[in-house]
Amino acid sequence: MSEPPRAPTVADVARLAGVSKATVSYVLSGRRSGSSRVSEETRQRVLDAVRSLGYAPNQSARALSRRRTDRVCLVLPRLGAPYFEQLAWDLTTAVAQHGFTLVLAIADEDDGRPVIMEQLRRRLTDGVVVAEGVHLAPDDLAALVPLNVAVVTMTDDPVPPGIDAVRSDASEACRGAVQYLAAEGHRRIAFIGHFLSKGRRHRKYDDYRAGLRASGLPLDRGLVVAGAASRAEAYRNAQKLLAQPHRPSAVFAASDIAAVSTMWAARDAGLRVPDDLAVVGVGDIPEDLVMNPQLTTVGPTSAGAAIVADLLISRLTGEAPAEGRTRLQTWELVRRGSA
Amino acid sequence: MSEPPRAPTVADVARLAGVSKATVSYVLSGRRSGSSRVSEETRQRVLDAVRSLGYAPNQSARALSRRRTDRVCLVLPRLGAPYFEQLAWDLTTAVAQHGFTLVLAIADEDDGRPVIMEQLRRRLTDGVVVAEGVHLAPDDLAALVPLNVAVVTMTDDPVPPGIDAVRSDASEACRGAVQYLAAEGHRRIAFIGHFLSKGRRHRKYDDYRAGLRASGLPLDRGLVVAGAASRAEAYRNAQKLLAQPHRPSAVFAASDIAAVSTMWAARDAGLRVPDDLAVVGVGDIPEDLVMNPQLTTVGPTSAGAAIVADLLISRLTGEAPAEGRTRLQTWELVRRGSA
DNA sequence: CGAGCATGGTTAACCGGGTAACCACGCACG
DNA sequence: CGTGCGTGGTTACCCGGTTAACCATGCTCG
Repeated sequence: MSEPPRAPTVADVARLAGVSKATVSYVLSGRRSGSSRVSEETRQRVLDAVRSLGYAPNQSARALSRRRTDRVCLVLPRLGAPYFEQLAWDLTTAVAQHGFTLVLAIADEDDGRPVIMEQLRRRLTDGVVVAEGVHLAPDDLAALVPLNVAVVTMTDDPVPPGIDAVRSDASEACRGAVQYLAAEGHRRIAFIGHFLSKGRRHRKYDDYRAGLRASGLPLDRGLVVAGAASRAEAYRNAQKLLAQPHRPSAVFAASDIAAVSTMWAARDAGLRVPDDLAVVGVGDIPEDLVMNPQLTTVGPTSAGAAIVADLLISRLTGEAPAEGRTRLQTWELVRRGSA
Repeated sequence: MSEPPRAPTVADVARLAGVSKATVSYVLSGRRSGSSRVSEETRQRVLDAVRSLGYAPNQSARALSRRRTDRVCLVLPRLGAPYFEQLAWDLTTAVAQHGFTLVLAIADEDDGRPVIMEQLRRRLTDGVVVAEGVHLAPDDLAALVPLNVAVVTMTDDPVPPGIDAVRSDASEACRGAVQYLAAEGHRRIAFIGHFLSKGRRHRKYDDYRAGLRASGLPLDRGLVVAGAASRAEAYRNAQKLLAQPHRPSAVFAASDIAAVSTMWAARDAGLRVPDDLAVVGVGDIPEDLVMNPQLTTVGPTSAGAAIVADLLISRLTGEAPAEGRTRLQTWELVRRGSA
């Protein structure tokens, strides 16, 4: 007897209000505002019916006929990084103002293609934001263009025309951090980081050298330590670095993990931070905050999300140029206590 | 001339393969396996057509006609807590094995109703998992039952029949942690935490007292410190605690923030952890890992996600009883270095 | 030889909403 | 007095899949 209770549909609303389905749809979508409108009286009848039935439009049906899902996807390489969380949150609120919902997808770090294609080809979302850290072959991006969907990348990979990109000026900020240390009077500034041997740039190391050069300081190989993949490794290497006879007075660490480990090594060696050793990190993980003193670090400003949202929305609403655009997400040195 | 390139549909596939839409659908869904199947030859023709067109079914259309979205939603009070991240990740993989996708929704901490209703009434998802920390009035939960959707709560609120619940035994684990300290020989075990005056239980404090009682230790008001809302406050209060003439030899901290702050206070007071002061926290934030020594803490086991997924899936596939079920998510003491 | 039944495939009616095109009515105007 | 037009609303088809019901063949067997 008792059917599985079906959710009310436009038809139900229409019946109750004594109008046609079309009228209900017009009332709810608020379209047709120019000519031949719906009379105020009918409008109210429809709205009353909607309320009394507790009607809410079925999103799948709407998406099917309107050919848009009102959803966008943020493709991340992983969860757990505070920067991504912040980005996710900022984007969520930014796109929400235009009626879009953000969904998250985690891509295989080495190849983001499957996840992204899945999202777009099955029309799960109207567009994607590809976060930094998701590796994508140039061809894969190019393959997205004909799907005519909105794509904004935050990676450093080159993008084909038709896709917007947001690039970070992390390099400049890192170089600036080294210059800052030099300006503070440090002559012996060490580098501790993670060298990717497989062709991919040792970006941070390049930045470090550029910073030294800009400050007129020589590069001292004895102050460069490679290997900070794990906390333990970073700690060991920092220990070695600090045990040198003529030790550095400052350290530029290529990651916050490395920086924090360096702080512990310093502390355990009886050195005070920042008096005996200044430490600057990169990445802005929240662990920074738990250290004592708190870590001075180079991190992305939160303005990035707004820029991404802006590009994405303008493409979704069709007011975007055919060629891709590139904008900048700024990073900056956040001075806390460690340098 | 050049139309906006439409994605291929079943009709396109059918035309190319020289069969009807229905056949394509049957091939792709793998249904109709019992009697009157599709011949192997036609099957191949269809699959070839699918491949050569790069066809992928439109999810909205599929959801509309099948009346299920194959999506489930995890409703969280906020992002940024590692426990939630882990839960999200575990659930994602768990439901994926049954063909479901997990989407995240952030609910207003005080009232999860709007978000959840939105999800379910608009049929954005087939079911929801309500995480701990999302407050929901009992009536709201009851209102979900007639929508006949899958709902699993992880909150401590009472649930109406028809909804499954997963409860945590955090209290037992906390009590156990105190007993553990006592068993290690500590006689003066302090409590530092956050008292919620507004009626909501001082759960952790109760657990602490229960632990003392079970260990035959007296409650010493001088060892109880309320106020650990911020790091700074926790640090100050820990300082006071440790400056006492007859200071504690162990601390049970009601949160990891409080525990970490206590560790810093100890360190700055010249006390070694765990030799001079043992510290146990609750919550399992990743900051635990950055401390030196690492923090011993009470946290939820990752088995929780499996339990939730199990309940959810069985409800989604309709093999669930009408009354709700309750299962337990276990918490346990993770011994690291601080106690 | 006709009933009975696998086998392999098709037709057509949904699912719930969006929207172009059309219609009916009343009123003003040349 | 037709024609034209603005207003308020309806009809009917489309979006892209799913699926129950039906149909055409060929074969077996009483």
